[in-house]
Amino acid sequence: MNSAVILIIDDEVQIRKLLTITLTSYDYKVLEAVNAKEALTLVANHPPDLVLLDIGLPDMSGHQVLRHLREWYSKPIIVLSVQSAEEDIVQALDHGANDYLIKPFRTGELMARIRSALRQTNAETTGVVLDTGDFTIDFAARLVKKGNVPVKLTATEYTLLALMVRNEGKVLTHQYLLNEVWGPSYRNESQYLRVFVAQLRKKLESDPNRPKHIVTESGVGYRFVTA
Amino acid sequence: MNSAVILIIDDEVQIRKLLTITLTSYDYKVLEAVNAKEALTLVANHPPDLVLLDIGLPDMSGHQVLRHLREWYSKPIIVLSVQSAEEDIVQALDHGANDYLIKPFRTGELMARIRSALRQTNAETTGVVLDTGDFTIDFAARLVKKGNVPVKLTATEYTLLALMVRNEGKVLTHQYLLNEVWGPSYRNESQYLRVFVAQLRKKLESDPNRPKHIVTESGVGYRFVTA
DNA sequence: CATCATCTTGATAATGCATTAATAACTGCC
DNA sequence: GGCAGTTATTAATGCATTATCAAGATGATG
Repeated sequence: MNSAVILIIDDEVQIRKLLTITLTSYDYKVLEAVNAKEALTLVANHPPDLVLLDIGLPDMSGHQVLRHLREWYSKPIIVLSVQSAEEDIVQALDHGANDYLIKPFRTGELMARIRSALRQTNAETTGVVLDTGDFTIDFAARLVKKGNVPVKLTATEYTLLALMVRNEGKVLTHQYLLNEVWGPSYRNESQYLRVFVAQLRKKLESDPNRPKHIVTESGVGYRFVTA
Repeated sequence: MNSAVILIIDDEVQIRKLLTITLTSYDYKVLEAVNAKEALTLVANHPPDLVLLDIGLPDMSGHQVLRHLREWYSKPIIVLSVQSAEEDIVQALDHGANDYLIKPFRTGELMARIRSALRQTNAETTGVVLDTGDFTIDFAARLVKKGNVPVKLTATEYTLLALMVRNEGKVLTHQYLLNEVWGPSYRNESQYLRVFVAQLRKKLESDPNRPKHIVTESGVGYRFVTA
């Protein structure tokens, strides 16, 4: 039961094959890209939960890909490279990579580093049960309850809710929410937000017409407030 | 300008010294612990922003320290170790370490990995709160409070207020304010300013007729003063 | 390949906000 | 005090943003 989606960006077919087999056996879903161009469009349309990036690509330097990705992609990026020079490592990390592994790498270690990186994405709220007064969210169990009754949320609804709850009190702009939940190519689809916010309110708020927790900040975005 | 606090847990004095000097030169504040017991009490009493943990301690295995820490400490932990065996690395990462570096390490790389680890947690917690005496502004949350009561501001009102507060003490001309908030084609619409300044005063000043914070500079513009 | 839940899309209603105008209250100057 | 220029206040209007609803499209699953 993993279902995290991992994108492999590498031009060598053997490495892609090896990684795909390994990752699949660990129950990850795998996307593949053979060059920078393909990678960037793929990330835009199907944002993965983590990116494995080979720094030596044919059409564009991996560092450039990294910078492009980091303009809007906020999930973990692990760089794989034959370069073991310190300056390469430092440069990659400072451009936003979460980790850097030198090829050839040990698959067990890579898997552990992937687990570690994925863990951090939800680090702030794992194991915590949050009580808003009207409903509770158990992040570990990925479960939302209203009183004692479990509330059925779709994957998208939960992602959106969790994102807002993790940033409780802060205004999150439309662009930011759309980027994080749907990906960068949806940044203008504010309508999506309205629909899903309405669904969450209907399922969670005690009076959906007068929402106390998911608050509209007109012209800016939405804000989640606990009390 | 760093001021992040980093705890070094290592029993070898040379390594502590080397790390302390390096970290200090990068403007980090450094805490030191020579064994597990000392480390655990130190973390409890002065929680650092990041932990550098040597896995080979005299009194307790580093893995145990890791598990103890991770029961409640959620900030980054980077493990340093002479052990290069895959199983050691995997174990440490799966027990909650964010990164694992094999000794001897390159200091430049370690610094980059520290920056990378700190980036992930610090990105969201930069909440600057300004207190004017009568009300507070939390820029990260985009939230203004009068006492403990949130004040509802529209997008334009907030933009105008934030601009004035960021230039606290300075006189901002009508032209400048109009240009920044509404855009260059509105430079003559001083009436806009009057309307919105009045609204801000009504919402924020304790006596809107005798404004203490949003002060009129007749013929010139407006000035924001804190106390 | 049929079914189901979920996502996407468009149309329409409701709401909130910026803009505008009209009027009142200042301010400095003679 | 009276005048001219500037600033303040208030509320109505229309526009832009947001909410709601439901039908059609998509995609996962057995």
